[in-house]
Amino acid sequence: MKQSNLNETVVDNQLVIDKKKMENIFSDFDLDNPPAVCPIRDVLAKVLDKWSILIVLMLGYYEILRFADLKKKIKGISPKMLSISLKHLEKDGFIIRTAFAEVPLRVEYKLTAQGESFCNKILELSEWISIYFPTIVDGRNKIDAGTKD
Amino acid sequence: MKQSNLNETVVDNQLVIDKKKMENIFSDFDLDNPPAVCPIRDVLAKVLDKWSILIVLMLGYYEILRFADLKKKIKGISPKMLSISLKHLEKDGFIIRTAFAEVPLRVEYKLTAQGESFCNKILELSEWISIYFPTIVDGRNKIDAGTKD
DNA sequence: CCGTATCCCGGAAGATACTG
DNA sequence: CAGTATCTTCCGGGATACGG
Repeated sequence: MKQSNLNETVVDNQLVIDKKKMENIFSDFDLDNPPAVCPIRDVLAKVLDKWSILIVLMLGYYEILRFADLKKKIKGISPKMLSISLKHLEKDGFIIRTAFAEVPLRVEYKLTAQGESFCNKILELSEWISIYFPTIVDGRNKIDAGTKD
Repeated sequence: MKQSNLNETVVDNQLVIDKKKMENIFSDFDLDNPPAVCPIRDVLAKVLDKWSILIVLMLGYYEILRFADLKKKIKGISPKMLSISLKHLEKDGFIIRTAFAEVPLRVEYKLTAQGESFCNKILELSEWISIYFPTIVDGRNKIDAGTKD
């Protein structure tokens, strides 16, 4: 972890954005003229998908779940969407699919190490939201009080 | 921070999911029978939106941007979507909108403290992705090599 | 310049029936 | 049980023109 002094730019409060970090992450393209597509955003978009997040969280909690388990635990998901999401997650290395040659067929899903790591990231985000949630709701109400939608 | 021993279940590597944290965050509902809607997911979904993320990142980097600036810097966004996203972000307390009574009209957007904090969270996520990205791409190729689509 | 209103289309995703 | 195939619906969101 290089700690060079590239960041001597004022840090008068701890909330300042780490622009150096930003430039490192997005070093591939010019921030003033960013490309329409970016691999990081691509991965982000797929994995921040509504269903994918839930699947990851569920597997994070229960460790091993079968197709039917997931379908039951994730309210409202159709077999189609569950199947597609699982394929994406597997393809990108977040989960492992294990099929057992039994009758009736049995298939188990679990997180990979990468998946667990990501799950913890999601948890951090959720934690962040839960901390700010009162403020957010409060602000919404203030605005609602003033304007009509 | 309750550290009850509900989690005596093995911790043989540091990537294990913090289920206690999970239960705290989602304490509102039964994980075995989660509701279809959840306030945290609601906020998450809105703010993890493709355009919202980009707006937050841009404002994190440039600090102050006008409507036209954002439209120019965020490739492909329509005025409609930009407007909607900005409204959401403002309503949820991530950005501040300041209008100056000039002609021609001038409006500036900047992050709130909450917005900056969130921006850093997004940066962490991006950093995570950029770290795992090679692994992800590698895995994809392996799978592609075996199966067609 | 800062947006809103309108029209319109493609693709995301639900429901369901079916197969290995 | 674990998915796939199909059909259809719906609405997110792009393009554009206009109003304040």
